Amino acid sequence: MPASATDASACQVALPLPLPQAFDYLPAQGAALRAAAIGSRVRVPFGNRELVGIVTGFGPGQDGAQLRPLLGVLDPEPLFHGELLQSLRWLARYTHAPLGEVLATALPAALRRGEPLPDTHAWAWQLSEAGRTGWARLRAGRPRQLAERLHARTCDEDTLDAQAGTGWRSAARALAQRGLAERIAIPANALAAIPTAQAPVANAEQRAAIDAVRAASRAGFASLLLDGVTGSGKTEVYLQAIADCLARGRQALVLVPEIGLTPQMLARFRARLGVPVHALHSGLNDNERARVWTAAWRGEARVIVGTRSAVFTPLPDAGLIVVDEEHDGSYKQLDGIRYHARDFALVRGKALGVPVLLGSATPSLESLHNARNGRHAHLRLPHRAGVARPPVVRVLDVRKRPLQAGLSPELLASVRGALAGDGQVLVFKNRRGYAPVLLCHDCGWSAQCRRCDAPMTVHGAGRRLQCHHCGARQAAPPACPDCGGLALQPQGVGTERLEEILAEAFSQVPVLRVDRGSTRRRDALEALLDGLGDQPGILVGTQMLAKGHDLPHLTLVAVVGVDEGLFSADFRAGEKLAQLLVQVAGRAGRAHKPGEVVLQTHHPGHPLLQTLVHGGYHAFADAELAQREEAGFPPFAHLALLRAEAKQSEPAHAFLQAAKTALRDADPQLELHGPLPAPMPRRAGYQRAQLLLSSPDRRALHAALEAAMPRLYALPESRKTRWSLDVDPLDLY
DNA sequence: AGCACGCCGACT
DNA sequence: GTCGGCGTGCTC
Repeated sequence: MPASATDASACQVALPLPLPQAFDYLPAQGAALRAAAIGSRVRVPFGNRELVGIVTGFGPGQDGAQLRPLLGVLDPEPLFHGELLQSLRWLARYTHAPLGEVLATALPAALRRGEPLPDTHAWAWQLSEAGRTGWARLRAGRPRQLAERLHARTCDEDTLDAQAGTGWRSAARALAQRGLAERIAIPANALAAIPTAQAPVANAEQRAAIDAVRAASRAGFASLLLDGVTGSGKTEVYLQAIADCLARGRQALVLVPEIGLTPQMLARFRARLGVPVHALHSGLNDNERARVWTAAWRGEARVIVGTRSAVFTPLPDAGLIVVDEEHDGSYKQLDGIRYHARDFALVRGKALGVPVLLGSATPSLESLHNARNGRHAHLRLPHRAGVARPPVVRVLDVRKRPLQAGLSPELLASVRGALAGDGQVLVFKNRRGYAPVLLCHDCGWSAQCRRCDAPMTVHGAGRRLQCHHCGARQAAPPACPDCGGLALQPQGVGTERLEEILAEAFSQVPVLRVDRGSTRRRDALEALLDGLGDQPGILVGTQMLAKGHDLPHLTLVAVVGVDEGLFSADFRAGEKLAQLLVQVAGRAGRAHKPGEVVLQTHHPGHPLLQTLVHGGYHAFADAELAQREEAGFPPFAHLALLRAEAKQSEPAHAFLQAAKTALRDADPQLELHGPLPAPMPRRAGYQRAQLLLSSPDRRALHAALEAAMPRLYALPESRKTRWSLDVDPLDLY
């Protein structure tokens, strides 16, 4: 019997579950329910619980299956439609992840839970009737200053945060208590921030880059690689391109690495652009995130600056996407849906028909490759803007030199010299803690993590042990657990120990340690650096110091412990080290003082260091690209990594072995390596293994995955192991 | 992923 | 005699 038209029309819903299929429901019935539309959130019964899903289509109901009705339609109009929905469907196909999980990842948590779209009005302060007539009688002080500002114009709270200093809230409360001022809600797009800074005159290179973005905007989609050395003024190019975009009445989305989104940087954007700048970062709570997302969805937010997940911001009036520090590894999500925000930004730019501007002083080899084969326009800013000179780089051979906590006498002399010249010094060491290993000098025992195949890092000047992989902590043993000897010694050097040694050697200046251990809170770094001011002093730190905060008084950057990075097995280790070195070196001599960089190493002749020091980053990139081509690694081949972990290693291996068979059946040509134990086989009590897929042809790789995925979900082994697929893995860990 | 159902050990 | 361990099966 043929089904009637209404029977045939089941509503397909993508649910946030690790299941590949959509689920069908009976469409909403009755006057109380809105009609479901593709892209709307709906509440559905699922087993004996309720879930929030997204309508992805309508079709014939499944044969025989008993459809249950939708419980409710949550949105009067679809949250996802047009370009964003289309791009997210692409992302689900590309990552081979369930669409429901991708759509859930793209929503702020509050909306994922089914909460209604929040109000997006901003709060502003204005003088009351009494305030307008009476403010002039106030005596001098903070409340009067604020009243004067509000007399000139109503101010929104973001602007006050940016321009009125930290104490404005108590001043506002004081005015409100006396009935002189009031807090009012205004629509976000009614705000007009007044630029407080003028655009500097761009130099010829910046001008050319700005013009290129402008020309690209007229043409629709274009991808542009802004390849500019540190201090060349990339941000100025972004600002003028964004200003152009705003002038055309369009929205701009700016992605920055987590560490790059500093209050300093936001303040600069706010000072220059004549509209509110909406920040999206990990410091916001669920409601604040949902508000910014919704303001963008409504077209009210015109400039959105955010970290990785901001790439999912809806942009109904898109005009430009900027990805700052495009080489940065934090753009890749490492769990859940493993997307790369830079790559997804390019996909969205193409679908939106707007230019995507990728900026970096050390572009990823992928982007350089794309620039060379013509996929990206290549814009270069090879010179520092203004008067700043590039730093002088010196490779310090420390073979056979006496080392004190890993520091050579020559390096200490350089530090002394820089301090004597009233400069600040950055000592860079990419190793947190006091020492990487606790060793028994009598029997050779070392402290290993109980749940990981890794040594525990020594903290607290030797008193505590911590595993950097699973977070386990314990007190350091007073004696060797193996031989009972008392000769336990911290081996190697971390930032804590460097801080200790340097504080001892240079007791006349402040020594500040900056790493994830010392600056847990968001503003802690700000406060620390503000405290230092322009006084001579020493900063000891990890990657955290390689970018982000401006350090205008640095005259010496001393890099200690490059050697660990020179011989890593990972194919991307060289690229990461080169980028890190160039980024750290770029911090020296930003203002008027010339900068010096000292690289202390036992391998002064290593090709990476030689190429980098004598030829610069591009010479390194040329050599590295040639090697990647030779070895068949990205960007000349495409990778996917299937990972599996379980309490015992057998189920993980069995799953990967079965997966290998499925993939082999799908494409006998596909290169498959494994299953092999992961480089660190045991982590947090789980045995980990992986299967690497590689192909010179991206299409072939994806076709094989597409064909094999349903089989992977269906494998009985898949239930006994936690598994995930990482397309374009950044490292093979 | 959750959640129920279902069949085997140490506890009120 | 029960509470609870996690194996396995299902969810429109």
